[in-house]
Amino acid sequence: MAESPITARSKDFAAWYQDVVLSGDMAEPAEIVKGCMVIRANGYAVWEVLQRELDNRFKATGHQNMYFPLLIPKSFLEKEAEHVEGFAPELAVVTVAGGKELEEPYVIRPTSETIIGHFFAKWIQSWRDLPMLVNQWANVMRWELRTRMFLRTTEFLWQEGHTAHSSHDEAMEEVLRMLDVYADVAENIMAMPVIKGQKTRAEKFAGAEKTFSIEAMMQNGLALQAGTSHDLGQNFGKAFDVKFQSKEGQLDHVWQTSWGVSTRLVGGLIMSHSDDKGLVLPPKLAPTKAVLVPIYRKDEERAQVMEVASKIAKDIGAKLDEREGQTPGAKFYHWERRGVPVVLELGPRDIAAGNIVLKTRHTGAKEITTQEGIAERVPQVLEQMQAELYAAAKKRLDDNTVLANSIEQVEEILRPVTAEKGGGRFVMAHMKDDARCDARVKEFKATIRCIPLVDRFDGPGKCIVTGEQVDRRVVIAKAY
RNA sequence: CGGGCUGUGGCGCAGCCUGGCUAGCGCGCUUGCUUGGGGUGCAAGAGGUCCCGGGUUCAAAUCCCGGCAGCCCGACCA
Repeated sequence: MAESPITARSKDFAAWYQDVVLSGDMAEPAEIVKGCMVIRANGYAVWEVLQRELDNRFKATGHQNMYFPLLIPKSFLEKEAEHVEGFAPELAVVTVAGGKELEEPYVIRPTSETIIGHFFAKWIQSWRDLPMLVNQWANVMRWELRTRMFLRTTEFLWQEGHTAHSSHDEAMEEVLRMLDVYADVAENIMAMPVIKGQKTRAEKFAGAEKTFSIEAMMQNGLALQAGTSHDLGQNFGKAFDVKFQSKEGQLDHVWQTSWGVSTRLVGGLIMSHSDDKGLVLPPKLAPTKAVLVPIYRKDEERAQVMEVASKIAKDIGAKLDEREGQTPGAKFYHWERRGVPVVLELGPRDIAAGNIVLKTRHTGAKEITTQEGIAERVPQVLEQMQAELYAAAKKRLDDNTVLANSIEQVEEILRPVTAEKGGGRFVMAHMKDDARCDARVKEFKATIRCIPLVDRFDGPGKCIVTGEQVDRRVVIAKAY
């Protein structure tokens, strides 16, 4: 074995995840900085593709990128009561700078609602200034007690959208529009099916009126909150005195939203598609979609093979693996672990026959195609792979979504579930958005993931905890 | 932040309990030849603050104390 073997998913899911991240050249622990990671070349390249897909959609919906400071005066966070209460335990605070104790400490941003609120107040006077549609690509820091690469690290990369509107209706449209953007990227780019829903009051963002999320299911059946979109109401508008004068001449506080996705998406991607051989990347997200491995023995074969190989690689935009001193077999393993969707093999036999061998990552299937046909064939295979990965993930989600009609039943299903052993399910049950319900499922370490926006089941029913009438089933699961 | 496990060339480990000569092994790495359609073989080499800091001892990878980091569990969370 050239590199460390990958633990089987069935043996230990958590160890498998760690192995895939490491052997896929995605990231490694920063080791000298607690809870932080180094995002390595392959992992960062995937993040860059995600950024591009998201950023294009943000621009298309009228947002502009800006950048705000990393450091936020501590008093800013204290202006919104719920917000400070929610974030206080996980703040990193700068108290000394330039060799001197600061008069007012700074916090390293855990999110930027407050500092952006401050500037919105400065920039917004009239209804003509609205809506204000801003996005920021940034790093943030939350002092987490337990970290996992990509899924939860002390420092992480994300985007945070912040908007201000002249009415609550308009703000709500924005909240749901951006939730749709996230779902679109998750499903159509990442091939990761998600459930759109609203968080319970107990689970919502600190300082928001309402929080919406997309929830995905990992291969071990655990839920992953993959994106959030918040209706901030006028909470921050009031805290930072962001006021505008309406057409009618009335002075009112703005209605704000914020929404974000992070490098956590990369973790979700890994846990959605990868297998015991390593990383599997959906074609639309793969930084390298195809690699061509040339095969030869003697020098004259090499010359012949390389000539055709470099031409084909160039034609179809594949990376040519021309490393010397490594056998083709070693190269196959190398690219397999890194999740490259398609690997092409070209050797003397193919040269003689005018053929080329194509292998797809997710099935491991090999097919022989003509060299003339390969430029046409590769995109077909990639498209099919994208669809099959989504279908497999969707089937897993559907197969592991179950109904329950009593809290005991929910508990029976979810209590034994663990991250490393798996067996997770999305349990659909009628439950009220009430702190008693959140507390009850927490007894067996589960959470109400969301109240789905679309009811795919049987409509209203009685809450299995409080007995009160509710209009649909909620998603209950163990989560990352 | 509490509990458990772990930290030894790049990676995986042995040695630690029961302190003692030059710290081993497999893989990888370098050079050469060979091989090449799923991790080719042979030969010769390079590479180590034994996580860090104290302590005990004639002597510490090994024993003791403290710290740092990682993994798992718990509480908290994108």
